[in-house]
Amino acid sequence: MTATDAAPSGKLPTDPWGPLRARASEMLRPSLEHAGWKGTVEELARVLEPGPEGKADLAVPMFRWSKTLGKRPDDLAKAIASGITPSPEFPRVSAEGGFVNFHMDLRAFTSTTLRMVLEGKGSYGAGAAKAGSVCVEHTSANPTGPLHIGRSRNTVIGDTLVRVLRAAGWNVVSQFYVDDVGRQAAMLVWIWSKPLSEWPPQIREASHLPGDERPPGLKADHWYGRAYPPTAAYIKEHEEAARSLAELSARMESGAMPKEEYRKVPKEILDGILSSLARMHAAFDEFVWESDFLFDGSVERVAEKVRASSRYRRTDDGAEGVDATDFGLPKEAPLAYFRRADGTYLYPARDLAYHLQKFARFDRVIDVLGEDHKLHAKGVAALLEAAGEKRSAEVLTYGFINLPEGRMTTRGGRVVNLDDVLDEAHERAVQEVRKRREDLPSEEVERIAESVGSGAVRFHILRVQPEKPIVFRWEEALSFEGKSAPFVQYAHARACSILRKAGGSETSPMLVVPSPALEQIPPTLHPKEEALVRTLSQLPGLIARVSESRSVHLLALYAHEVAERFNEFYQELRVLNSEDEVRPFRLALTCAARQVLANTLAVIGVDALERM
RNA sequence: GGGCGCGUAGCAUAGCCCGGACGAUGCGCCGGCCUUCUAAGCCGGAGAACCGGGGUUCGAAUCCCCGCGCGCCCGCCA
Repeated sequence: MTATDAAPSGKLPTDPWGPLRARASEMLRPSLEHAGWKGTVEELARVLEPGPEGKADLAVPMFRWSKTLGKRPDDLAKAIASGITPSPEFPRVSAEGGFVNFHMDLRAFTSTTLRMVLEGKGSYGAGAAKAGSVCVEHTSANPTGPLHIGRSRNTVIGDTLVRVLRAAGWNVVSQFYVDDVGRQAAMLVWIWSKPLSEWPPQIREASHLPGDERPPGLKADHWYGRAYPPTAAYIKEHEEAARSLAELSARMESGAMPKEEYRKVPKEILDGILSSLARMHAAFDEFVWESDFLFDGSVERVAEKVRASSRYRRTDDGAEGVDATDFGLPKEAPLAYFRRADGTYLYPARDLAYHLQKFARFDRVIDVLGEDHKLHAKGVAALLEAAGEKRSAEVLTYGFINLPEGRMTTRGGRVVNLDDVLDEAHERAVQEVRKRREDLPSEEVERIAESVGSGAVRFHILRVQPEKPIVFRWEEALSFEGKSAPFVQYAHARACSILRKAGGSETSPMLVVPSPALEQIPPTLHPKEEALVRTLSQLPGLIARVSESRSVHLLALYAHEVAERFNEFYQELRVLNSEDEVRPFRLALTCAARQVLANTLAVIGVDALERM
């Protein structure tokens, strides 16, 4: 993003389609009422749909009213259409095949759209500020080792959601919930609190640690993470080790151990993970440590609230839970437990305390979770209700990323680490850039390659609807052509190139183009120009829709579509050496396309490059 | 066995929530375009009656039912 992308203050965000939809409803209503229809403006607004290309800009099917109004759909459409007085926005209203078709003034629409984009700049597409606040929790990986590509899907979906909600006008806080209690955390303390020389040889050997000191180039998550699977395996096989781990775990949960001590390794691993995520342009506003809920008494407090609920159940031996069958738990196992018979609290108890804290601060709570956590989420929902919280968390789940050989397993060693993917993507991108740009200094090559590589990875994961599983294949993940981030970035770079030559400087593109007045718009638009304008006009509606439906994958597909429309436009039509009558318009269109590409890329967390 | 999700050209995906006017896109395949704004691109072509079967409807990829296939889950783990 460049400095000029900042929005001028005081300008209200806008959607070119807003006024048009409103106008069409107003025009339609009297004519429909004349035919005997009774209904609301809201109903009309819902029925208005974009028509097929060339046939209508907004269309209204008459089939649904045909019976009640006692006319054949096509006759009804004709009657309605002829009863509508054309307006400046819609100079023509026609009927065909049972649809009433509104035809807008394309030149005026083009002018409006370009002005909104060019004046809105970085805020084109953004929605008006919302009153409420939203907390988005995502990633929340256990800090036991490096992040694998599967978990990074959580980050991509979550971080994009954060971005799109912000664009839509919400006040958003992103949170990473860090697990620093329980068995997994204890295991790290157990092994790393002794010097390597005192480790069981089995673990030492299987960990493949090069020496006693962490090599300077090796990230903490990889260094500490190497010992984790062997340690877990060892503890499974050795009873005395399991016993000492249990003791350690109990000591940690009792509060006897200072948190600096048990958080030391997780913290370092977390930092390693975060530096990987930073390469993907994902960052967090807040970190919430699970152990805090244990020691500040909040788990006890929320447990008391739950006990007062009619859902509360206690088993014969003293374990505690709530009945959650109406939240989707199976009848055979209806209880969502929060405390063991031995009196220690379970993970859901801390998660409940965490969620209550979220609801105390935020109006909306969104959790991004792997599909393996669906049932757990239902249990927490039941606990929340039992604790007296009326609202419920919006849970967004996603399918796993599998390998062609099957599911990823850390213990089986069948994993693909995010860092390895990013490194490989970077490497390949360097080669690609070198191949076509011998003139660039090497540090710029590196910079471009990093943006291209991480963008490609992020886009590849984002473009698939979250519910669908993904099979990770290197060749597909690292493709730089077609439906990919580099394709979009390339279109942006080409736009910048044109704008540099058009009158910007050698180094920066000409981003300020006078807002196109109506008289600058050609009397008839070329189909490629029209298609591009129409696509550019869709961003505000899309951001509003995605922020509601949370279907973030649509943003990636839209980015591709804008790039495609722009590519088709500039390959078919000259911009710089075009005739004087169309040149200002085409420049403005190029400028607007660049802006929309930049804004869309920003929402999906991919760098908009000025050259590549 | 039960619950939730998914099933669209050789492969990978969008469209399904809110049924509508010709099923879209990418990879791959075939054929073109670098002496004019970077070929990570563009243009043209072949390729699917949308898992199967019923139903609702003027109209179904989209809604309902029954199958089949795949994924995830069904712990006093997290």
